[in-house]
Amino acid sequence: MVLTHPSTVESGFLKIQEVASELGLTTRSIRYYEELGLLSPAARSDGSYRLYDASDIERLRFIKGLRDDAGFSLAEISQLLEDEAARVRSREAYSHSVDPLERRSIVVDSLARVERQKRTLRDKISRLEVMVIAVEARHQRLTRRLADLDAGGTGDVR
Amino acid sequence: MVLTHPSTVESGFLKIQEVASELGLTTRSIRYYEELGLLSPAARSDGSYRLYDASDIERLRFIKGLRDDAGFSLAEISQLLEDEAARVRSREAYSHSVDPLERRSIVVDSLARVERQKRTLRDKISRLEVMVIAVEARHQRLTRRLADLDAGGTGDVR
DNA sequence: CACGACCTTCACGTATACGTAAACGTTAAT
DNA sequence: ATTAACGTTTACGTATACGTGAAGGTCGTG
Repeated sequence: MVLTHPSTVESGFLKIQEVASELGLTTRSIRYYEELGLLSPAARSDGSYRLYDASDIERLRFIKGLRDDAGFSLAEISQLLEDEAARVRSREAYSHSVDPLERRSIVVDSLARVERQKRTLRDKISRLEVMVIAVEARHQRLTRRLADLDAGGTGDVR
Repeated sequence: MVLTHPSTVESGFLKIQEVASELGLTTRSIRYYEELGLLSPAARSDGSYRLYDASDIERLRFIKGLRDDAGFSLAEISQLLEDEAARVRSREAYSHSVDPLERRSIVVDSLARVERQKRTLRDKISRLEVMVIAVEARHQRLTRRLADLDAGGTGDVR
């Protein structure tokens, strides 16, 4: 049966609670991120409901990852994503541009942003690996101490 | 513990501001971490100045790493380090214990904590690597788009 | 023993990242 | 057409992680 009125599933848009459930966020957080300029919904309904498309969801998933997994502050995330206005301009400019040179420069800009994101994440990984090494050193000291005790020693190693 | 006239350098202890400068923290933060039970200074002077030893500084460095590099909240850090009272008890118990079996069980406990720290850090690294992969996918899409444009295409790839 | 530079413990102030409620409008199904 | 479930803006409340005095004690050098 065909629905007479476009439902969110057929329109390709999701409402804020649907997005929130999907991503494990609250509607408040999503609105707050918008307030900070981290994203803006692809569209609004006639009654001005926020409507999110796939790219919005991808972006929100990335934001959540930066927050939860990487532990970045929203200010840092804002820096990483660059200002949303520029993104919207790029998106619009690209889709409306037919000039290959113009399209090229937009793509090059996006590439620069993505490379910066990669560097930032890799940098964070490096620092975490340094911490792992420090913890491993502590682990080794304790292991040696244990071995000494089990060999009848006093455990006063190093 | 009464020190006649402890010069920080000769006593092997550092006062709070010296520790703060060394680690790039504020005295307020250090006192706050103590308030939360993340650490307690090895000693106090006669006039009740906080006095920190090498292990305190190592611990603070680790805390700072977990906060800045790993982006953990102080609550998570507290979990990772387990409660300070237990640490103090262990430290005291170990140094005063002569019973090898007792010393062994203390070392085994410490090992368990350190292994948990390693797992937590490795887990965080894994999640970050997943994010890097996602960013790399985006990077590749943009690169292909750029190649298409440079080959005279429209850049409407995929 | 004086004095400046440090320390102590309250205690209130602040930025971030939301939670929560009020007052009201929208959507979709009955 | 009604109504429950959801959305909107606005605004105040709250936990975390400190900053910033105030009021006073301590340290160590002259």
